[in-house]
Order: sequence, then structure tokens, then C-alpha cells
Amino acid sequence: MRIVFMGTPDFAVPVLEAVAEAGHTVVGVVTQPDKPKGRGGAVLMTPVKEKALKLGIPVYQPVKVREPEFVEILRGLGADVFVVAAFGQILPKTVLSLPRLGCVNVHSSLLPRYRGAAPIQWAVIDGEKETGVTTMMMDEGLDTGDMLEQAVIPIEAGETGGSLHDKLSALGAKLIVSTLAKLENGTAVRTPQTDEGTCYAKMLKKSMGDIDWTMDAEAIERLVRGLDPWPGTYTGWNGRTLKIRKTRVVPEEYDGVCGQVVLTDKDRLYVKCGRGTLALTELQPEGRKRMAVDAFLRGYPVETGTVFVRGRGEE
RNA sequence: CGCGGGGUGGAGCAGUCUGGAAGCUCGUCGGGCUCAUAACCCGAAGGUCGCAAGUUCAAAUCUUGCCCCCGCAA
Repeated sequence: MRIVFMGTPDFAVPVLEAVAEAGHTVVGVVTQPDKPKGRGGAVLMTPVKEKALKLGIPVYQPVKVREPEFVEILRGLGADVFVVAAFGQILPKTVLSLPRLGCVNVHSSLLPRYRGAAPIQWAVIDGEKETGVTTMMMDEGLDTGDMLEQAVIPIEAGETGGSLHDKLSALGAKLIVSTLAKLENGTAVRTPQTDEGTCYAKMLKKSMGDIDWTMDAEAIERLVRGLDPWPGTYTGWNGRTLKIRKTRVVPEEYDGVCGQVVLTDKDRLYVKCGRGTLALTELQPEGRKRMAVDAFLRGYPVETGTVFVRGRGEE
């Protein structure tokens, strides 16, 4: 089939690759405009653009896909179907109705749960036992279209937003190939989403990572995993920001206030939470790489009784 | 030219401002103590102080250029 692919971040790259390798003709790739990113304000290509260039596919980077001139360009590509994966722009009806077979989206959750921007991380944060990817026919709503296929995977004990992201990306790549085949030979089955059990995965914000030590240790542990590696969780310590990279829940309760270091020795750093205790096992001071807690404690002695606070820890 | 921190034995840090014998907490190896130990005691090995050039009697430390890592902001 003739396909126009729309996507932007790393998640979409394997999907684009799989579609191209499945023998379809990707006649164009639409991705977000390049923006200054990273240190020094360097302008970087989006991951999808980089891959598209390697594959020799024409790249389009409209500021708004709905601009009439661009819609005409899209129409001119004469695609049978648009495949959309983490594109980052809302497609208006005029665009959705262009391709003969419609627009198919690869969404990284088990719809109707976790519609929205950050379904992968929220599934971890909420402590879900499993998640997956869903392919669906796009409509004007936000991830509300009819579902085509779904693939499920369990969320492992130490799963992080990053590890799950990679797994779902690969899974989504396989699934879209299957879905496209069914669309092509007319065997695709559309299943409307129920309105029950839906929930939205709000966009992640840096401030979400500012640990509230009054929360339960288990909830904080999940937050740390869900937001790793980005945007990451942190706490205030000596007027500085200390990133919390990895933790482990300790069942014992200690006396102290929430956020207080209640036990520490060569390789342990226990912090009291709203309920339960959290052992910090991997940390990252400002300007440093992440390191195991024992290494951290060698260079940054922390005394029992120290209290971690919100923000930057200015007293 | 977005702002900033950093590269010192295997690990994490101090020392750099105020040049002048490379340090701390660990790890490793050997020995001792012990019923035993991740505990304790004694000893040892291990470093071109990111790279290059310069200033100086003397540079981890001052000057210049370059490489790499990281935090913030986007």
C-alpha cells in the first residue's frame, strides 16, 4: 500500500521501520519541525526524521498539518492509509478523511484505558499489572476511535518508563504490520471503545518528579520507576536537587518525619514516607552521573536525621 | 554563541581561589584477631591529576585551545 507515516519521537521510529520493511511504499513522512534541543541550543532533527532520511523517504515538517497548503500536499501523495504514531499534532477532519482507508494510530496502552499523551509512564505509576498497544482508526476525538488490534504485555516488577517504552515500541511495530495487512485484505474488524473504564494519561511534567514524602513508600517507588529516565524524580537536599533514580520499599516503619533519613550506613539510605520506608538505591547529584547508593555515600556523607524536602531544599 | 557543574589510583569525593613532596571514605591483595563475619587490627599494590601547548626554578593548582560527561532551560 501507499502509506504516509506521521510520527516524531523515538517511540515512532521502530514503527516506521517496520512499516517500510513490510513491503509498503512509504511515500512521505510527516514529523514535527526541528527545534533547538539539548545543550548549547543546537537544533536537532526529530528521531523519525533521521530515520526517514536514512530510508530515503521525503520528509515534511508542517508547523500545522491543518494548513490548507499542506493538506493539498498530503492529498497529492495519494496514500491509501496514514499511519500515525506519537506524532504530536491533532489531525483535523480534513486530514483524517484524505486516505481511502483512513488513518490508523498506534497507541501505547490498552484502550480505552490511558488515552492521551503519556500512557506508558502512567501505567507504571498507577501500578497496573499489564499494559500493551492498540491500533485504532482515528476519529476526531483524543484516542477515541474504533480499535482494530491489541497486544498485551505484563509490567514487570522493576519496570521503568524507559524499559516499557522500548518494549511497547517494538510491540507496536509488530502490531501495525499485522493491522495493515488486515486493512489491505479487508479482514480488519473494528471494535468501538466502551466508555467504561476509560482514563486519561496526562502529559508528564517535570514538577511531577518533585517527591512528596508524605505519600506511601509504594506509590513513590512506582513514581520513581514510571518517570525514569524522563523526566525523573528528585528531592531537595542541602539547597540542591538530588535525583532519585531507583528505590526499594522497606516494610519496617521508623520514627521520624516524612522525608527524613531514618537509617544510613555504608550502603543503605532509608527515608521515612507517609506509610512505609523507602530505601534509595540509585541517586544522581546535580552535574553528576547516576550512581549506586554506596558510591554516593562515599563521596556525599548523609547523616541520619537529614530531611529531604520539596523543591530545591533551600532551608 | 541559552545558563551552569564536572573529568584526581578500581568506585565516590577533597585538594585548584592564596603554585612547591597526591589526600579522604571505600574496594582489591597479603597477614592478624575471631566459633565466625559484610566487624576489628596491621601491611601492600595501584595515579600520564581528560588531552595539547604556554608561563615558572617549580603546575592537579595560573594562561590558551581541544575532547568527553552531567544538571537546568527548551
